[in-house]
Amino acid sequence: MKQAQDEHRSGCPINLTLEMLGDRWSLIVIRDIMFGRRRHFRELLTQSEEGIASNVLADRLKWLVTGGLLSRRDDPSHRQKAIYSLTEPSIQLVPLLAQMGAWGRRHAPASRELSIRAELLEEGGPPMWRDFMEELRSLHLGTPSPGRSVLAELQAAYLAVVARDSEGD
Amino acid sequence: MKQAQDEHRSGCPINLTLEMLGDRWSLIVIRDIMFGRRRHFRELLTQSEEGIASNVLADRLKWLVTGGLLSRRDDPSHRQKAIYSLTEPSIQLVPLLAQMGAWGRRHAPASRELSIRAELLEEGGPPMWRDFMEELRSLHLGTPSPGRSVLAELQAAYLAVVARDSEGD
DNA sequence: AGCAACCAGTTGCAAATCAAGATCAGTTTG
DNA sequence: CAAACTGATCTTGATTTGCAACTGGTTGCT
Repeated sequence: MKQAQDEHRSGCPINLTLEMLGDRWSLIVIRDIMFGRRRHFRELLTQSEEGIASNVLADRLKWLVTGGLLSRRDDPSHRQKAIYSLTEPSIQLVPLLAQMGAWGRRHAPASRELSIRAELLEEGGPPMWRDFMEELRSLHLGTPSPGRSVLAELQAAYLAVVARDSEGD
Repeated sequence: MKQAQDEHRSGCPINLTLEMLGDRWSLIVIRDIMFGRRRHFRELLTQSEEGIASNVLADRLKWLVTGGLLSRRDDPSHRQKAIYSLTEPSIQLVPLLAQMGAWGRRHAPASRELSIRAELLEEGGPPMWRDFMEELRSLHLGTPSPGRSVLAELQAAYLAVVARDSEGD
């Protein structure tokens, strides 16, 4: 599993972020938990748009839990199930993921359906990011639930685009 | 060298950004060109804080040029030298790198000297990012030079921290 | 002209990491 | 009790990494 988490190439904050998250899968897993509401191993494995392999997923989950970006607890409804939750550090990745989405939408061949969330999040800006983080805290850390559901807004916009596209065919 | 650039795991903008930049070195190279004013192979190789290997550097430069994030031209002063420049897409990574720096500064063991730039860039926010991007366009794309030099501000702040720290010993 | 230093990479190799698919043992459901 | 589900692990082969030596050429100095 990657390198040791207590040895670092340098103390540069950008480098350290890269050492933690700079691979092809870690942020995909966080994205799916954050935006896709996945909480279990199977959900992450089978509902993944990109098709992650089970051993890689197992590695990444361990790595992220060790690094404090996810927490893992038993599911009371099923003795073997585990529930993965975001932590405060990973919730604070919202602005970073928003910027990544914004950049990818502009400079990479992103599909329209999958871009609408990034577009909304970019337009909403920091105020929307704050509301989204508040919502994630309530979902993952158990804080009181806020009035606004950014997740619902994103999902509604996504469904609207899918509906509009299929109606034209 | 990584995978083919025209096959994608999915059309998700976050995924596409990750496919382009999600490895341990690509963004380090861009960071050094952007903030460290390095323009030649040797400068990137020997002045790297993290110690990149020459073959990995050669790979990444090719990869980034192919992907349109860097451009490469001959140095008129030395027949064998090449000059690497940022392009508009990589200049638009400024907000992303600013967010990465901000996150790493908060949630990773970043050193004080190397964090001061991230701190300044975070405080300056989008207006400062815009000025910085304008400066980078002038340095790398040859547009008219703007009045403000964010690079100079960052460097001054860095030197001030280094001076303050060594004076206390 | 001769020579050392510099330049942008390339090559070879061992070790680590990654990806795909089959498999596993315990758990729940019908 | 059997089938399906759960979070993984194992095996195997391909890819990537880090390291060091090396290449073919350029430049500056004497």
